[in-house]
Amino acid sequence: MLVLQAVRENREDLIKALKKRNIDPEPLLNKVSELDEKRRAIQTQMDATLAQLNATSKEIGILFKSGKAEEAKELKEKSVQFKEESKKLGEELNAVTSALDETLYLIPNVPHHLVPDGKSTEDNEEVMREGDIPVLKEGALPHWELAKKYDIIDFELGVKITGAGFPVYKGKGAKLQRALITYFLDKNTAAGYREIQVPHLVNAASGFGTGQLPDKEGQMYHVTADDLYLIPTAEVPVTNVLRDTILQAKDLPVCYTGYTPCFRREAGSYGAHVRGLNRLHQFDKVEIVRVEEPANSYKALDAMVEHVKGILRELKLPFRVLRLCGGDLGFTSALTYDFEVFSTAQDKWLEISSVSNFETYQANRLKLRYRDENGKTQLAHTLNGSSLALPRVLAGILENYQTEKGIRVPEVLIPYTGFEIID
RNA sequence: GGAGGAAUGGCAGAGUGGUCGAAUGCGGCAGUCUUGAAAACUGUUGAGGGUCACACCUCCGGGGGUUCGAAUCCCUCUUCCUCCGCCA
Repeated sequence: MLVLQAVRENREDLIKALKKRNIDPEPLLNKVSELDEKRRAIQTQMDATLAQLNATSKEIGILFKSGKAEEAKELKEKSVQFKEESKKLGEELNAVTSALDETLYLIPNVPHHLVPDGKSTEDNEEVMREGDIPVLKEGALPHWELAKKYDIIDFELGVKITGAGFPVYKGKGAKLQRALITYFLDKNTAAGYREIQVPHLVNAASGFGTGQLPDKEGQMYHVTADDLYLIPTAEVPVTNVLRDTILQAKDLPVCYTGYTPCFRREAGSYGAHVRGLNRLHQFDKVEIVRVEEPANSYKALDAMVEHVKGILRELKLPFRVLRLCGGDLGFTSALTYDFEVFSTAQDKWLEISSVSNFETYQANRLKLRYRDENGKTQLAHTLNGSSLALPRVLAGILENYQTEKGIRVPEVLIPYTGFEIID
């Protein structure tokens, strides 16, 4: 959620930046300004009325104590009027405040100046590309065929148990997956991220804090009996650890890493591009989350990008990094880098990580603040990134590491899997 | 799931209708003293709105109510503790 003060003070800059998202922000911002002014006017009026009410009540108290009941009676009548008036104003204030909030929820985060113009994924800016794309021999298979051939991932079995998009990992497939999770967590921990295990269901307040609610309710599985949501990413519970918190400057940065399964409804898309591991309703992901002082947050974003690069280099997977354009940028993000690995057999890039700086957009909703050197409370910046999402990494490994004898295990993972080849 | 008790500032803990945003202690910060530190002493120390700055307003788990006036009374929800039941 945008900070109101920014709307008041930097209107023109906001409009210019928001236009990168190919939206016309002016009507919404106008509405915000209008409601904001209205709110303040009502508040001022109400405060004045309450002040009178308070003063009158105090007087009544004093009069009663000194036995002047008659005079008190007169004042009582007066205070009833103040009360009615303040009640009326209070209702108006509530109405205007919720209208203001609802309008603010409709405005996405302000893109950073590095965000390129553009409408769709086509316009994302490739900032680097690394690693050799292996030349596969005749008869090389896409990962879903490999999964079947070596009996390591069973998509049909998942359909039986649950439904499409809930695969079952078996044998060395399961072990490889577990190896990846541990490897990622170890890498993140070594880089200074504290490992944390969080609930996989969250309440509405948490969903709201990170921006999944109220807008994207349909993307999450909702457990209606208890009004809880299955997490679409560890970002939600991990970032909400610090909801409603005031940190000390010396506590920053806060760096967390957590492994969780992720659940996404992603209704309505079927076909070749969701085949195999490309898109699932349940998948595993290791996430990194940081809370930073505003002055450091972009340095932190770069550090996170470098960190993810390091992992992909060790895995020896060909990858590229994209800076998302205005049209593809997530609602709550100010700047996002996507990582994609090359799926050789499918001959396409698969997104395996998304690293974003949300600046104060989430923090404002979360009431996540810190006390600066002057003792003033300020909104912190929140960032997160995948390091990494499992299924597509697995797909990349299966396809890029396939040989006639079987699928080789990337060298860094052998200590974790305990085997060198899937055959 | 059943019965009882509780929820107050960073923490501990008073306050049961009137000048209480809240005693006191600990902690934090600043100062005095000291070569320095500790101890001692003095002051200061919640969040949000509002204002150029004051004033002023809101917040004592959440929501609603009674009253001229609520941390204090009533209703309701949530959470925690104790006991019983069930259970990985």
